[in-house]
Amino acid sequence: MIPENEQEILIKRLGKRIRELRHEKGISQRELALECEFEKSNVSRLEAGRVNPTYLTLCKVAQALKIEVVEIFKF
Amino acid sequence: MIPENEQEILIKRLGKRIRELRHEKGISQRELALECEFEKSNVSRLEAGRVNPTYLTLCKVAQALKIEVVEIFKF
DNA sequence: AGGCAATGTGCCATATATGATAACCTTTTA
DNA sequence: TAAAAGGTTATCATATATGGCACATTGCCT
Repeated sequence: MIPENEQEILIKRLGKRIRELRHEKGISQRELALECEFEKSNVSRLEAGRVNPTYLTLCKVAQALKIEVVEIFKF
Repeated sequence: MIPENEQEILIKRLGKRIRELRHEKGISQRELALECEFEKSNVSRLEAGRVNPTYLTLCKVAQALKIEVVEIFKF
């Protein structure tokens, strides 16, 4: 199994990856949130690695960034 | 945004992909569940596409299958 | 038929992701 | 100075994922 502290690291890394991808597209959290149809505060939460997102949330982010979901996992 | 019915399709496809990967490893749902430390019924639920799994759940599955998470998304 | 393993389904309690709002901080722009 | 933009954090209600158990179903084998 994956220990508690490593789980934290995993979602923090995912958050950083999403931020990285967003920066590559040159858009703000607010713009990403608009595309995803959720609030900008929730994008911040996601990028900060303060939540363990579901698959569909990641699909929405990928769609908003106009990339394939698989790209998110290419750390 | 992603319409309701398409979301269903997405998680069903993900479930099928996980089943496919499990078959490649030649293990049963019960064995995968053991590795992941969750109940076998939950693996069934996951593969049937009846849940929208979180990132960490997918990490656990990947670890149990001895693959990288990114592999799961190579449909 | 009977037994066995693998899988599927329903249900429950608990934890937590999501959606939303508001307050706040910092930096940039007017 | 003021306002706007970008980002962070806290908090809340609601939906749902997870973990767990029991039982049903399917298929395979003797």
